[in-house]
Amino acid sequence: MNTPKDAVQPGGEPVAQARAFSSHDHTLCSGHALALAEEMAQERNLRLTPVRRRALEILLEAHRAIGAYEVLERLSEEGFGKQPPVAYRALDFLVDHGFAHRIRRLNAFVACGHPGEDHAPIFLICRDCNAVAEAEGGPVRNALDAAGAAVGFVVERASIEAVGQCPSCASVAA
Amino acid sequence: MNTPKDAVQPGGEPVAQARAFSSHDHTLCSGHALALAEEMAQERNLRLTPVRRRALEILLEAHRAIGAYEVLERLSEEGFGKQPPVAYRALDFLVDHGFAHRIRRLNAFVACGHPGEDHAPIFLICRDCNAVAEAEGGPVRNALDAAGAAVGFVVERASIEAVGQCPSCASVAA
DNA sequence: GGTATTCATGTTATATTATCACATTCCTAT
DNA sequence: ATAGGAATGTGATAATATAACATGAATACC
Ligand SMILES: [Zn+2]
Ligand SMILES: [Zn+2]
Ligand SMILES: [Zn+2]
Ligand SMILES: [Zn+2]
Repeated sequence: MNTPKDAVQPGGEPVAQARAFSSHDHTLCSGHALALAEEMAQERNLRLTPVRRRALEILLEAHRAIGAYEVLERLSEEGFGKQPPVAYRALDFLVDHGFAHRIRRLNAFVACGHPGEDHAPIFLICRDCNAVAEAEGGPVRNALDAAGAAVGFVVERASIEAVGQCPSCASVAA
Repeated sequence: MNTPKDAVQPGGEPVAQARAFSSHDHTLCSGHALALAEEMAQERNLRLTPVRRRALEILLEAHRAIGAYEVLERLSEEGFGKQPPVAYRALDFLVDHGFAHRIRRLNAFVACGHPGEDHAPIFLICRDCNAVAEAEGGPVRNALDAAGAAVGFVVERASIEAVGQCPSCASVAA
């Protein structure tokens, strides 16, 4: 395993060049990211069990946002359980511990690009190719905290998702 | 109709003091907001038909975020259709034209507090009382646009939703 | 090592949210 | 008046998510 087959998976539908827009940061792709996750789990005493690890791998390999049932299909093909809770539990674990994010607009999940870094992510979703990029959202989050504070609201968690056009689709359209 | 029964509906579950946190701006409550919507529809040549109007009224009266099926139940009780598309179509219309917003985190809908004003709303969701406040999100949206631009992404629409604690629940907890 | 306790996995069943496809009716504009 | 389009209604089904409970594996404690 860990083959840096950075290419695409065969059976995919919309080819979603989901890599971060423009110069894609490959440093955290599949293999490496997984190793990193292992490490993190060790440190934090989390149990990255086979299903959970495999679910993360699936997200990493997909390199785009995919739904729980799609993850489930893959898991069950490989001998894990065939019922929805299998996927939802693994995904919930990954999300709870920062290995993945949930994209509410798409009812889908995506591997985190900066696991363990305590970041404030925002998500940029291309309306044409469906790519999802995780971007640095510190300033956005600060503005959000401020807006909340202005009415006495304490922000604990946030989902910040933008739909628009990614640079590659924009250039094609032009 | 149009009774300004600004009060609450009887059968509600979690009492969600959904009015905007702190000093609630009642100026746009039920009756008035509805009249305003009528006006707007006139100007823009939109067809605010009975189902659509009633769906908006239901959102306004609820004064909190409610799901499509809850809206449907009310609509069907009043002689409108009994099938999901009835509610979803009315709600989609309201959302598309800015009379209401969709809260993705809750799979729910809420009447807009500033219809027709071309605003950039953000939503503050209380984790304790489930209240949803629509707040001014101009600065947040600007930061988001900038973050997108930094990677060549053009933001067209955004959903910005925060979960946290509203001031009234915070004071109770203290 | 043995045992209690917790956590993880799996299953069946069901709940919740959302869309498709098609017939009919209602408006609107020639 | 009449053709075209928009709106409503229906039945059917898709897609997403959770509840409830049984079994099995890891861990903690003695
Ligand atoms: Zn991340
Ligand atoms: Zn694109
Ligand atoms: Zn609004
Ligand atoms: Zn509250």
